[in-house]
Amino acid sequence: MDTKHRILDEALTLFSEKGYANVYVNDIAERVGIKAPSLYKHYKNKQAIFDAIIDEMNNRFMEQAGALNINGMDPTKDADIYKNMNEESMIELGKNLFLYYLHDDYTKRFRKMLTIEQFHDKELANVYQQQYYEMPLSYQSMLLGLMVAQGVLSTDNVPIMTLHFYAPIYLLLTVCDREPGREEEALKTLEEHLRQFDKLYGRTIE
Amino acid sequence: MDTKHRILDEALTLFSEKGYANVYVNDIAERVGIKAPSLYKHYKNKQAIFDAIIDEMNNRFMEQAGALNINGMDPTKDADIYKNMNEESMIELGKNLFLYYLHDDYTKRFRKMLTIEQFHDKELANVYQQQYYEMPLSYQSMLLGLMVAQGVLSTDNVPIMTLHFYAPIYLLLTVCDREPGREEEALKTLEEHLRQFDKLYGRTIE
DNA sequence: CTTGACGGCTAATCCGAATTAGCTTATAAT
DNA sequence: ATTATAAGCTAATTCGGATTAGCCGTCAAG
Repeated sequence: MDTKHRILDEALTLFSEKGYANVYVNDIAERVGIKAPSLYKHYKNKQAIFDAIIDEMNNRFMEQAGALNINGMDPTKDADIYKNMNEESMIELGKNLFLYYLHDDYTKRFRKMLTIEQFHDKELANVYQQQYYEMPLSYQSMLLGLMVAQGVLSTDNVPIMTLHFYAPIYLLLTVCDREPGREEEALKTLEEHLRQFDKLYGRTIE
Repeated sequence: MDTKHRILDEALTLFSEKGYANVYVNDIAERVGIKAPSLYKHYKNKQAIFDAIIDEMNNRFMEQAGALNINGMDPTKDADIYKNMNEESMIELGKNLFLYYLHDDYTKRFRKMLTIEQFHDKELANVYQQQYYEMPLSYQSMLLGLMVAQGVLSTDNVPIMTLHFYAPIYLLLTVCDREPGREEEALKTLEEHLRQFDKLYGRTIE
């Protein structure tokens, strides 16, 4: 990885731990293994580093049209998978979603950074909103919608069902971001949530 | 309100908007209507102002043993209210909870500040966890548990039911904190959530 | 070969923001 | 009346951290 990119990487790590204002260009340089003034050969100033991180993230986001597409397949193909689904595979889906969000290094650091910086300006608030509200809900709505169409789930209000699916996942995610030690506990809760979700919305029980 | 307390008040406002590091003692002083050096007659330094806010908050928290007790009554008395409950009064409960969290000025500012500062140290992470995870879930578990006992709701897993009740409320709250303009939309979603929740867990439908 | 751009370094510089010094006024207690 | 204390002010002071200046080696293109 070239220096220019390593700067972004280390900066993101630091920003996600302490927030932009509490990270010194010195810290970043040190981690990269160069001296602070050398940073300026690559970026105009500290703010430019931050901006570049946001840009990079926007690019990734464009490319895969949503980090939620875990399988790296396009949504219409995913559909096949959900045709013959049962409780267990549904639980797997939720868990994988959660674990992806939780462990994917880039995603995790970016989310934490955004959590800290979201109130700084409208644009950042918007990015957060897109990443952790609009996108997940709309993508999952599509998937769960397919499952409704397949008769695996049943509801007359897919968006709200999706909210019921996603909101607990999101909440548990924030818990783990704050206290990584609670991951196991969260995973247990997550599983109970998914099982209950299936009981509530699943057709198989009736 | 005396100066000493006004400092905390204005500081909290600023911290909740920009985060501790981006607020200058000057800003605080200006809002209070004094000069920066005068702040030091009341607090040892900037950090002491922050700490005092956390302390004050911990006190409030002790006093009312949980901000969730909206009615200002003790929980056992609240129980009476939930004895004869129907869908509508349940929706009111959820809405009031949401609106209290959203509009109570102190609560709101404190929550936003904590959102920004939660990764700064373990203690803050802990305060956040207590305020927006443990406390709400345990208090609401108790209330919803009562409703189960009363036959208004039905489940074999009260904690998870509570998660299903609370997580969407929390998610919508974060949305509104980020973009206050979406409050109306969030309120609509909230209502749908609660209606659906009642359908899923309510006994009246069966 | 030589030149220019790239990326690194050290040594300033600059600047803004926290804090301290020291003076003043008001008020409350002796 | 006197004095101590509280609470404010202006004018430094300090200090840390971002940024700039200016130098040097490397290496690829001509």
